[in-house]
Amino acid sequence: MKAVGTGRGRPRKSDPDEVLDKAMELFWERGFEGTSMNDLACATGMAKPGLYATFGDKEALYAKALARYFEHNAPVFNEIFDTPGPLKEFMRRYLETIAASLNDKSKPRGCFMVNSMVDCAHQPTSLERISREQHKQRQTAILKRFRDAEAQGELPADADPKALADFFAGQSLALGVMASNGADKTALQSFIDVALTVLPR
Amino acid sequence: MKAVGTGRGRPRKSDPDEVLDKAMELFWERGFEGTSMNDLACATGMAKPGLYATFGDKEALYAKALARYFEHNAPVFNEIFDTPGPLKEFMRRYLETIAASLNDKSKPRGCFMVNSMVDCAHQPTSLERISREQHKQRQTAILKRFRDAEAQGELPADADPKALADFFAGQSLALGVMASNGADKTALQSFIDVALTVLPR
DNA sequence: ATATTTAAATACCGATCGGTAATTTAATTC
DNA sequence: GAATTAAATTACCGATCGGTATTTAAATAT
Repeated sequence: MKAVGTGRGRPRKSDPDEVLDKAMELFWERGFEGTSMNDLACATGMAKPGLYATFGDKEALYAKALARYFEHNAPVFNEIFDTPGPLKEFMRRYLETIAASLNDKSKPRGCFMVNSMVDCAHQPTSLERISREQHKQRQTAILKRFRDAEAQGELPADADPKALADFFAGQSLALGVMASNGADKTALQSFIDVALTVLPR
Repeated sequence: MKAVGTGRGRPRKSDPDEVLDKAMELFWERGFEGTSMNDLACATGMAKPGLYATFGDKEALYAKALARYFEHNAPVFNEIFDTPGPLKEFMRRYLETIAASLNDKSKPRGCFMVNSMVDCAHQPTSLERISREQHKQRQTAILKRFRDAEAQGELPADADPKALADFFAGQSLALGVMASNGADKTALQSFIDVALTVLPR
């Protein structure tokens, strides 16, 4: 077991994790085409050759920044899914947690995943795949929760778990766009309150 | 009254309206930063000096392309609002018309307004204002329809017209992002069916 | 101390960016 | 048939783009 940070050559000036976090914020704020490698070098403190050596080209850096975004969000999502309770309370926590994250003034506006869905839809590369699959994962995770609720008799007999799950996954997309456009806390909360009325009780 | 097309100098090679339509599609598909003036000149058939002389700089051209998008959509929206009928049927027509437009394979994916909201949110210019105000107008138009319905006793006493109107305006944002990500016809329809369950009947 | 390894720093590459000056072509007016 | 007007065309501008070769600095290993 060696001590960390004791390499053979010149020590790193910047922590790659911190650099990636800053790159994430910049891509999140300005999009793929709107962010230049010079911008990234300036904002992260790591010069361009360092960025290329550490993360690869611009596309690879964007992909890693997006993955980092999902990593940051994963724990809070996991906690929501692990918390027992009625289906409607679960769905409320799910959407309100997203809204709270969207209202965080210390982060760029909107949702990086939603931005990426729109931003990378035209990209010749496969960057669009990343956010698309993340959204599908969320749909699937919500669906599982709805199937459980159905098995517990929490849903009416005529309810369609798949349709409901996709509907609520879609609500998070709307929240992201609304937040990008400066919607305030109360607007998002009111939106969530209405969306939840599709569920009984 | 003079005949159109008889100017004093060399006649135009391209119809500015057609050029603007093509520019609209390109911006819609690739976003503001993702579309270069060279791309536009190539796609529209009007060379760069012609574009600048006719429409102004890139921002002005984008603004006019976005305005053109709204002009194209205005008639169908007006028809929906002018058609009498129950509130729920109105709302269904509203969302299904948007979905039909999003499923039009002859046009770029997604909704130009939604794309613009996300794409221009970081722009130093005021381009974001345009789509933001368009969305507000839609919210207001829907709200008016809901207030009418409330006056007609179509809504429960505890219903909140403003919240409901904003909710349904928000559904169109979700539809736009979903369509950008390749959601098919049935997915959008299923989404709409669930959304409409927030209304009675 | 010297060699070696690793990363930072600087400078630079061809291509493309938004935008424009200068020139040529095609119509009308006199 | 000039003179005039307006648009197309070509070429070009400095700046910035994504990406890299080269040099310099800072650590370890012998």
